[in-house]
Amino acid sequence: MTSTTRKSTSTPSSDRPKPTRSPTASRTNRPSARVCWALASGRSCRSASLPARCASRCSRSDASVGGDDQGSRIEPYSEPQRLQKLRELSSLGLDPFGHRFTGITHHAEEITERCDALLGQDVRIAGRVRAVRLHGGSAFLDLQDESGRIQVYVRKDAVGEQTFHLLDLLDLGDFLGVDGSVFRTRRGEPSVDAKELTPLSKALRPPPAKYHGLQDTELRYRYRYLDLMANPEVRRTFRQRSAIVQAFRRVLDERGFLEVETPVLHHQATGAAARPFSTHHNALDLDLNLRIALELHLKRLLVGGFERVYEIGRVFRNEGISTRHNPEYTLMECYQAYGDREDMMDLTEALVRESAIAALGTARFTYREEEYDAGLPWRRVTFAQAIRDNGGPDIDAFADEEDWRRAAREAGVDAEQPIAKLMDDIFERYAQPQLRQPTFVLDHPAVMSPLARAAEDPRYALRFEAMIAGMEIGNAYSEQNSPLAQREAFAQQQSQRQRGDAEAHPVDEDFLFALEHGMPPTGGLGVGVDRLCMLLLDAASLRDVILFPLQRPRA
RNA sequence: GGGCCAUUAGCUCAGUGGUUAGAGCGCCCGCCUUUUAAGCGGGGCGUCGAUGGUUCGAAUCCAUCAUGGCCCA
Repeated sequence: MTSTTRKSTSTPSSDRPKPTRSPTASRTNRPSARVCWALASGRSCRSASLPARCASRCSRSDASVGGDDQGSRIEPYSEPQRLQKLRELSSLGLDPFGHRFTGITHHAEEITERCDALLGQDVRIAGRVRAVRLHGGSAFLDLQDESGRIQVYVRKDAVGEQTFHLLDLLDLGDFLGVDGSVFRTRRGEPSVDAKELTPLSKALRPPPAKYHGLQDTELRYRYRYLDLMANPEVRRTFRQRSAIVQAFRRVLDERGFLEVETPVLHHQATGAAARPFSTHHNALDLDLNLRIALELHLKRLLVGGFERVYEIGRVFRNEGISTRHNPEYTLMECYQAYGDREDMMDLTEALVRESAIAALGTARFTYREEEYDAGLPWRRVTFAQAIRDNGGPDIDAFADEEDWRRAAREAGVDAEQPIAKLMDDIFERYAQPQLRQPTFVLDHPAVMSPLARAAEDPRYALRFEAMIAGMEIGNAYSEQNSPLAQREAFAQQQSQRQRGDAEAHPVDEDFLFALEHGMPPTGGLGVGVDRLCMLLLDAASLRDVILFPLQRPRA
């Protein structure tokens, strides 16, 4: 079976359009041992949560040593002055880590957008100090909150000597509350004329440079909070991702699907073709696997009598990492009793259309400079036709496995590998990269699809994959609900497994036991949420839509 | 797993065998009451990713390793 099985995205398509490098992503810069402004040197992120402990063992003299010896040492704060300022705040009776700050009236964006309407009005705002421009007896601060940036003007005359002195104790990165009134500067910039400043939290490390932002991709992924701090478009991306997931829930809820949660720890990781992560339960002394799919538990719920269920959950696949693969990713799977793949095509169109509208305001989107329209009905083509149309062999004419292997040799594809993977490779070689506009690829070979019903021609399955931009984003079946046929399909997989296909689906007796109690005819769908986000948000890499993509530990 | 590329100051980057490794920004000190990559004056900042080698001499050449990125499996 393919690595792509079930309701998931997976197999790398062999030739994607070359991602045009994003300005930030293209800069590969040192993952140097010494990390950055924020973490005087590598892997000391842990120390961020242990300021007191770190502080106590950091001394200025350590700072000059600077070496990187296998991560045993946590570097001191790059600026001991910040600690000094912290102490001074305390001595003034101010808590350097603040307290509840109630009655915030506006976000930065509102003041910027409605400045003229708000002129002269008193406001209370709070945020992180991103810039300070001192002018002797006055100062301009840039305050950043979740919505964006707003300028604050502080005059010694207006706030008094004592409050003005707080600026001496302020560093970039600190959180500050400001009471003041809205005005425009001579240059017209919407600003808040401060009447009072409330230090809310001290930052012991500086924020990323505001001009260059944070460009090093490793640091962006590893310390995503700094990326979020520095790069507004990253905050936007993850808000949009949230909107996409929300749209999924809305579409499914509106159609009467029940959201459920099924176990992550499985005795046997089934429902897809992939190698699992293994783990262990100590009290039961039991080896367990992390799930690779949601499928078989959700189907059990249909056996139980729920008619429409879905889950949006994390699955884990023990495979390589690439711009289109992350070892853990978010999968939406849903099952509709008394339906079939036709219903799932309808649902797929709705999910993609509605999530595009939710994230972008329109069903049209651009991915890697190519235009797509999720508002139109999707094209439909069979697996065999798609290969044939793109210069590949006529697989309908194939009589046996040997025909496939011969075709693989002609295609320059590994002809010795397990048959399901070989079929997938042939599809990827000829058809997949050509499937740009939203397309349903129908009727995959049955041996690639052990959990689907057979088509009229029993060589094929009642399945489809949803493809956009040459990338698989969804997978659906008219579900196999005959326990007899399912047992047979598992047996066939078992023989593939014995012939060396490590990804062939194992026999799942527990699931067969469930099926034997009767499952209604059912349509089921899986959508790779991260991949869809990548498409809709025009991300070059899956990691750009995952908050904390897996990285090797530092040092 | 394979190929290519990158790794130099806190950040962004120059520096392709020859003094003591540079710039801008940041940071520190001083001045400055409408600036906005504020400005002006002054100052410190580096195990040139690691290790080993070649050489009179290595950031620079070679090898290995590490981390990351991109492409391919």
